[in-house]
Amino acid sequence: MKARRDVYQAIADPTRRAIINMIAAQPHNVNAIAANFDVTRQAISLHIQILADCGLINVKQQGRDRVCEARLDQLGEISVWVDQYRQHWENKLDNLEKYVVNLKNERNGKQSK
Amino acid sequence: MKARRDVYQAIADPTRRAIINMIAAQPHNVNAIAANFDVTRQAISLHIQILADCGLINVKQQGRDRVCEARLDQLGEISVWVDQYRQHWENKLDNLEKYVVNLKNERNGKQSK
DNA sequence: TATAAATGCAAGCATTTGCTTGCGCAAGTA
DNA sequence: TACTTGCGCAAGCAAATGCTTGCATTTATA
Repeated sequence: MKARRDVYQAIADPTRRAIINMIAAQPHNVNAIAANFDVTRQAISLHIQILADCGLINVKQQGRDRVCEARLDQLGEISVWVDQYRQHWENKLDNLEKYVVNLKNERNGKQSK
Repeated sequence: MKARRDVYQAIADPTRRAIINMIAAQPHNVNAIAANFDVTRQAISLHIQILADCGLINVKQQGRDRVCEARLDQLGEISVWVDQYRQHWENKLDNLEKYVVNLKNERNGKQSK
């Protein structure tokens, strides 16, 4: 039943993207998240389960709370997939390698080395 | 009924991603695309319609053929969305880079240069 | 002009999805 | 020890999805 959904499907739902957006800024427990939507806690709970299933969020028990925090490295898969078509909407594409390297250097420049 | 699906949903389906991949390399008509999948032409036709609906592909009539070509600038939306969370997985950028380099080599190896 | 090729349209159908309500249970709190 | 809070589990349901088969239509071709 729980056909392990992939990341593409996980982010296909706007509510789930909103959840990601919420906890990416800061971890929240299930109820706190649900409070921000019009649907039931149960509905949100299910979304959270789906997101957790494909590794986009991390849920840890803290007393009676289940705190959800973003763990979005799975998005890298999407990023790579999309980027391979970058040439279709940007001339800049050409090689992705440069793109990634630049990105990495940028990041490193901000922190170490 | 056919609530215009957004790009996120469009790429959520693996078959549709495969179609994109196919015509991104080169335009094809509907039958040619369908020939590459196990499902019926009708099923593929529907996928194509969905992709066309959200602007990911362009279909033009050529005689009795309907030639589909990729027009992926809509992917930019996804790219931007994903990129805003890049910090969540950037520490794995090295792996990503490796992945991309592989991807590139694979492609180049098969074609030119 | 028949015949084949390339498609779209429509009806039917099994699943999957997204939600809801109802209930139970464990962890804090009065 | 009662009561409240945070949540999951499960059943039920309507709508959306992904496919299929059958039929009609337009454009090439022999």
